[in-house]
Amino acid sequence: MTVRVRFAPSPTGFLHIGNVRTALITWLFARRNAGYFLLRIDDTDTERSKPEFEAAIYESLTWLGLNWDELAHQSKRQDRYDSVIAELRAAGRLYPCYETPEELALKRKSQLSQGVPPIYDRAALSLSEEHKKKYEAEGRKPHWRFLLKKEPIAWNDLIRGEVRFEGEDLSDPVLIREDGTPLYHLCSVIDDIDFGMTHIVRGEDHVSNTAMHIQMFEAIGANPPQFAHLPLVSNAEGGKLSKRLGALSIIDLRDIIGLEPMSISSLLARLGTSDPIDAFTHLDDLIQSFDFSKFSRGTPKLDPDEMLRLNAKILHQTDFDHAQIRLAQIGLADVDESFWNVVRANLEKISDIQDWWRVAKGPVASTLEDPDFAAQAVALMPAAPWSSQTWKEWTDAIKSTTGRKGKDLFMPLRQALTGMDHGPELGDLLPLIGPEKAKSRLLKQAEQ
RNA sequence: GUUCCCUUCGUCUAGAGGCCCAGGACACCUCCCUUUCACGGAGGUAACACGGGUUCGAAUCCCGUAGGGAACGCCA
Repeated sequence: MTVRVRFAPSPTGFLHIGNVRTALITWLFARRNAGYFLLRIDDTDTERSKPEFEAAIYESLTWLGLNWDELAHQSKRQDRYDSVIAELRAAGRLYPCYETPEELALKRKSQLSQGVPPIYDRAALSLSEEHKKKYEAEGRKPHWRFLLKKEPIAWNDLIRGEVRFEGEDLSDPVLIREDGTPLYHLCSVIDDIDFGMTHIVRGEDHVSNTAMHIQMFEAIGANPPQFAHLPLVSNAEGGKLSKRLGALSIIDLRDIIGLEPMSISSLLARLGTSDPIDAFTHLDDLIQSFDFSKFSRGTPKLDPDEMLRLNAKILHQTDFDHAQIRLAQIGLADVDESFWNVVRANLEKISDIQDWWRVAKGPVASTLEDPDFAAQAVALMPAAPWSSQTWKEWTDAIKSTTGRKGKDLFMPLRQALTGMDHGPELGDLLPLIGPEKAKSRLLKQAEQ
């Protein structure tokens, strides 16, 4: 049977690390099994859903390379929801309730203070017809709850193993709002049936939902799919994933931090698994090694610095063909292959290449504080044209005249020529700088 | 408050009673390469939350304690 899975974000905010991790893992599972990946926009909350958030979902997933085989919107499937609602009502699995949100909140509060779980008491079930009519006459409109069976619910979770719930420990979920619109639980289950989902992959914050969803699948006459509940990720402090990079949207990680998409995917695909977290440059590598059995049940901590380290390693491995696209994006389409190969090992973020581009093209302010040495170096500069051998010729000459060697010899020259204490091999860099600029920088003159 | 889940090197984890005085990866430290820094390569330091029990034997099983996470919405 073909694997069919979905990622179902609601367009009520930007995709962040947590969302995207679920998307990525679901996608990897689909691709690993040559399956089908549906992108479903869960836009039943018309109050909070916004077109710009939906656009950002597409943009984020596309940037990460997570393509979808089909796109669906819950807002366009009202007719189907209506017909299932009619079925459930006829089957007696949907019942009207008249409590106001305030009344429900009060009920929960008193249950909590009594040390009882805040589960709906089904008071509406024993409402007489006259009472209901009275409420309606008062202008109250009913919301509708799903009648859960008080029986054990169990499934074999791909990550958590055997999971058990008792029906009586769960609260009958509200499926239809007072205004008649359907809620997440209903739409999600119907869509999962209609789109033929074989597996549901989502965060472990949904485990108790899954218990009642299983009863809903059965009530609608469908076999429940398999489930995989991912442990949630926490931040380095052990708290909720809300601080630092974890709070940023994927778009911000791209635009503000300047990360490569694969540094995000490399970390998120492996965090919490027994596979080593490594810098990957292609999603294919992550697809090949993907397996739910490698996930552990604990909540892993996400270290933002790790993403930066991966980003650097990925850039070091990126060949020119792939780098070109990124270089064009940051306005450095002029960078050629040899330049890229000289500097890439010194990049942590792609934008760092601006520094080296300036070293090659100028202007650069020398940080060398030794004019005598600079003058000596200028006097010994080999004649143009410069090649990859020039650096050695030049430094050999300086060495024999001044007696300098090692760090005393190289660091001042690096500082003079690049204005920095670290960087690519000067032998490679020097021809890119050229005699004129090298001379100007040593003598601290303006560059042409 | 109730219920569920988790607890092995700094971090992600392997480990399903003897193969473990606990293995890997990242980080860190050292060395090598480079007549400089970085990049790259090779080594090294480093952990079974705590307390009881079961057993010839426990990281592994049971009970308890502590710590962490999650759920309990007319959100998704």
